[in-house]
Amino acid sequence: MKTRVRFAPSPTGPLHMGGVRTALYNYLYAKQHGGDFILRIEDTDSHRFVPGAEEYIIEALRWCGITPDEGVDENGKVVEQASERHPHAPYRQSQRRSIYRKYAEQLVASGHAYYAFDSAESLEKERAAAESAGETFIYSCATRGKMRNSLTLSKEETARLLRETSDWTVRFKMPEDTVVKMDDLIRGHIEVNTSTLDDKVLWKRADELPTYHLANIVDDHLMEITEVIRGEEWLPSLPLHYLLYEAFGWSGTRPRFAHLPLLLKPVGNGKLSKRDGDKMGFPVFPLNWVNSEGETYHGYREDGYFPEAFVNLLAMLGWNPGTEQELFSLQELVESFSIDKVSKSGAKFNPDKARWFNKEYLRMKDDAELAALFMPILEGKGIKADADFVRRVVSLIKERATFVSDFWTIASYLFIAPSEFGKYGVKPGAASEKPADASRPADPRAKVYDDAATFPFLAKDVDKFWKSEICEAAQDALSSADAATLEDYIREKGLPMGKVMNCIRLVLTGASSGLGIADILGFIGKDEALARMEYAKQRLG
RNA sequence: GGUGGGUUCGUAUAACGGCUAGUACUCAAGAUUUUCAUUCUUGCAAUAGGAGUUCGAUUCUCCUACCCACUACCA
Repeated sequence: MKTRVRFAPSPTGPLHMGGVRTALYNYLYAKQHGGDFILRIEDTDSHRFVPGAEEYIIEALRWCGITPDEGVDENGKVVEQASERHPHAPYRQSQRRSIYRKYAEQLVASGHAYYAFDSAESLEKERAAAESAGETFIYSCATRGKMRNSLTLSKEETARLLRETSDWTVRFKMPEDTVVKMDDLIRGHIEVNTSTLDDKVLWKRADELPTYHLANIVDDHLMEITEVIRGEEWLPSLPLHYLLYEAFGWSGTRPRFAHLPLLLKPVGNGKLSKRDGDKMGFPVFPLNWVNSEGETYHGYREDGYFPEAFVNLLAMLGWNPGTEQELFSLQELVESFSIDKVSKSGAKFNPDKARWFNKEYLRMKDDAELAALFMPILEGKGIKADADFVRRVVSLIKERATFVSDFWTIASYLFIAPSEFGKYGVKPGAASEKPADASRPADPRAKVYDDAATFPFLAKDVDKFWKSEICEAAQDALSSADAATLEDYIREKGLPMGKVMNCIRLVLTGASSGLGIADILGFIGKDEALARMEYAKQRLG
């Protein structure tokens, strides 16, 4: 039998990174078994529908390279019409309405379910009453006998209510005191007694839509799903799902289940939530998302992560190959993944490690590819640079960066001269906090250099490097030697190498740290270096 | 409260019931370098607690503690 797995998100908001991981594991499992990965949209809750969420989900999967075999067409749209490739269309549950009702009725007919006519208010009242008695109300074999349903009402009354009212539901008739024996691919054997379970609503007359439980089982059956790989939050409903398969007579083709551990927040306890990310400086979403209030939530894509790095770090959160390999391409993941090596306990997300992954991917990238990503950033700064020049720059600086967006911070001085020298700079990563200094004289070259990111380094102490005798020696060295001969020249002259070099670096970069002087000279050339020296003398005296 | 799941360095994790509990990230120190970064070396740091089974338990069983999930006409 062909392996068929599905990812079935609900379009109630942006896909969270935990959801992407669930999709990824499904994808890896499918591809490893030569099977299909299906996307199904579970929009059975009309009240929670969020516009744009479905498109977001599809775009996020596309960015990650997790392409559904079924359910989404070439244009990235959810398939609505059946075809050879998408035989089970539509893949949006709201468009499958007509399918579910008959299955709900079938369960009632076979005695596995019943009609319930209790109003929201009466249920609310029961809950409140139970709570004040220190108990929890559950609609179950213990309580269904005193509620308004087809079990307690006469045939005639039931028929009348069915005909004349429109807010009734179909509830599952949970068997009494029965042990459900289940198996999970990750957690092993699990047993639960039904006496603690409630009569879940399966179908709602009000909007003629099933609830998750019914829709999920019916669709997994109809779509011939062989393995259900989903989040741990579903484990408590597994007994119900087993019983539903049994009630429908589908036990023989019931898929196997695997419940994935949760993704937890980096500090403290609890699962990763929407707000954690921006609070702690890392994204929790694959892509940027703007909510209805206009707030933007950060995405990995927009924050500069490569999709390969994102996929890799996600894969390693809750799974490992048992070897010491940590860097995997998507293809390598397909080959190495195994569901029984998925861990049982929740994984705390570690932002440092996430950055490390991106850094590793960045340095594995081809120089030309990175240069192509850097070019638009340079253009945004109004700099027209030669592609080959940029490629050479990138090859030299990529080991110092985590993101492409770091390139400018690291190497701006290769493209434009510094206008400030150290003490007005700021630490890398805090470039936007550069203080303005109104007391300084207007910079004659301001229109060229007026850019906060131009001098992002911190020179701990300009005075340390700016001493008149060293300064003279530096100027002499710059005018007498070139990139290749500078070091020898300084040595021959018997000048203090460190001091002269650091002085030159301050002049050329405005900072106390950075690339090797010879490399910088090689890029900017002797004339520009001397011009910067003149400017430095003018500014620093 | 009830039910279910979980627990190895700060984090992610490794260890047929058997070496001194390994690796990566972070952090610290040192080496290298004209500076910073890289690189290399070294270091810090864990089996939640208690019983039991066993020659031997991180691993199996039970109890306790703690954490998480679920307990909706949400998924």
